[in-house]
Amino acid sequence: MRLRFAPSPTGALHIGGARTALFNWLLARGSGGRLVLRIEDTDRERSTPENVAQIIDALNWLQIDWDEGPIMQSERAERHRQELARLLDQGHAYRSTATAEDVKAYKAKHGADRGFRGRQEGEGAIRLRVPDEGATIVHDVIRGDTRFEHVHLDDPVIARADGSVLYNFAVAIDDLDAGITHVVRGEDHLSNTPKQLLVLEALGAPQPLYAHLPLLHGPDGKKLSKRHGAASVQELRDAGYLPAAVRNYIALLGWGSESDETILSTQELIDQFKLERVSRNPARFDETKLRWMNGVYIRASSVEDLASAIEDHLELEDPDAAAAVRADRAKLLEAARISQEKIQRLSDFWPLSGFLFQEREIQEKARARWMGEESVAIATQARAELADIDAFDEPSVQRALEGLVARLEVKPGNVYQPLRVAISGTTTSPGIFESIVLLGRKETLKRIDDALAGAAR
RNA sequence: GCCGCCAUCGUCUAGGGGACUAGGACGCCGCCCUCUCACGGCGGUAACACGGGUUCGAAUCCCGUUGGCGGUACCA
Repeated sequence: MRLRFAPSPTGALHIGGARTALFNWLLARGSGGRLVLRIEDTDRERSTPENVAQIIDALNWLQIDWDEGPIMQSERAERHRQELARLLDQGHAYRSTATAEDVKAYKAKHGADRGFRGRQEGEGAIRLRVPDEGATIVHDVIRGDTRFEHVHLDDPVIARADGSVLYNFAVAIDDLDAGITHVVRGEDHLSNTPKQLLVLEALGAPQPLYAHLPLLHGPDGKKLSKRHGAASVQELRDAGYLPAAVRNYIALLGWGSESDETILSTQELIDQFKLERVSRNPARFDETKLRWMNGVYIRASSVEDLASAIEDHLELEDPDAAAAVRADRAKLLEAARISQEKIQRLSDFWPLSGFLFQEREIQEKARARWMGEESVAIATQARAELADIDAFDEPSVQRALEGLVARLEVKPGNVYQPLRVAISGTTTSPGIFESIVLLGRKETLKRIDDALAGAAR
C-alpha cells in the first residue's frame, strides 16, 4: 500500500487531522507500505511556513513518522502545468471567463439538475469538461459505491486564469505521481472525489482506492473548534496528555477493534486496524474519555518515565515549577510515585503535589475546616510525635500517627486532615505518610509550626 | 435550492434477517475498600430517530419523512 497524509497548512493540526494521519500511518506500518507526507499549500493566502512547522511538530509529538516528503504541493507547479497543458490540448479542459455568478445564472435558467457547461473562450480560468452523459462512481472502502450523475456536476475550475492550479486538480496529479494506492481522508472530500476521478480519467491514468473517514465533531455535535477546549494536537500536549494515550483514543473515534478492547497499544493498533471496520457515522470528540484513558496510561508508566514526562511538561508550562522539580531528581521520582494513581494528566501533578517542592499558603476553606481549636490541639500532639520518632520513614511515621489516633480515640481523619492542611495548604494530597516522609522531618515540623502560628492569630 | 453522506445508551461503539431480554468502554448513580483525592472491586442507570413496506421473523433489507453533516469557490 502507498498512502499519504496531505494536510493544508491553514492552521494547527486539529484532532480530526491527527486521526487521519494516524489511520494512514497505521495502514502503512501494518502493511509494510509507505506513507507520504504532502503539504497542500496551493492556497497562497492562507498557507504559512509557521503552520507547516506546527503540523510537523504535532506529528513528531504524536510519534507519527513518514517515509517520503514532506512534498510541498506548491513546488510541483511545473508538473501541474504540464498535465494542464495536455488536458487543454486534448480538449478535456478549456478556458472560460464564466464567474460563479454566471454559473448560478446558468443553472437558474437551465434548471437545477443541469450542471454548468461553459464555452471555450480562449481566456479566463481553466475548467475541466465533464461529460454530459453517464456518471462517475466513487468506490469507497468504507462506504461502498457512491454514484455522481454527470448532469448534476458543473464543469469545475481546475486552474486560475493565471495558470496556477486548484486543489482538485493538484491532488489528482500529486496522488498519481506519488503512486498512491489508497486515499484515506476526511469525508468532507467525498463530494470532491468525482472531480479528481474525472481529471484522472481525462488523463487516462489509473485510479486509487478511496476511503472517506467520518468527520469529527465537538461535544455539542457542531464542528470542532477552539470553543471545545483542546481541539488541536498542541493543546492536547499542553493539557498534559500522553502521545500514546492520544493515539489510542483517537483510533477509537470511528473505529473499534474486533476484540472490543478499549486499551490498545500502538502495536496492537497497527496489527488490528482495518479500513473495512471504520464506521460511517460522524463521531464527537469528548475529552472525558480521553482523560480517563490518559490516567490508565499514566498508571501503566514506569515511575522513571512518568517523572521525565512531568518534568518535560512543566518545562513547557511552568518554568518555576520546572526549576523546582529539576533541582532534585530523587525527590521528583518519589513525588511521581506517590502521585501516579491520583492524576489523570501531567498537568494535574503540580496542583496536587507541588507543595512537596514549595511551601504554599493555606487555603481559607481548608483552614476554617481543619484548623479549629480541636484540630490545633491534635496537630500539636502530632507534631510532638513526629519530632520524637527515631527513624523518619514511612513505617515509623505511620506507626506514630496511628498510635496517636488510637490514643486519642478519634477518627483517623481528625489527625490526618489537619496535618495535610498544614503541609500542603489544602485538603487533598497524596498519601499523608508518604507526603510527610518525602517532605522530611525538618520541613514537616516547620510547616506544622507555621500552620499552628497562623491558626493562633 | 441542488448533489451527496450519515442516523444504536449522554458519549465512543458491537451488531451484517432468527444467537438481542441489544453487548463492551467512558460518564453518571449506589455499595465495598479507604487518612483526603484517587485507584481498585461489585452492582445499577441508559439506546435501535419516526412512518411505511419486504419477510414466518427486522436494530439489521427497501422506500419515505425528519434531523445532523459535507460539497456546490479562479479555498483546501
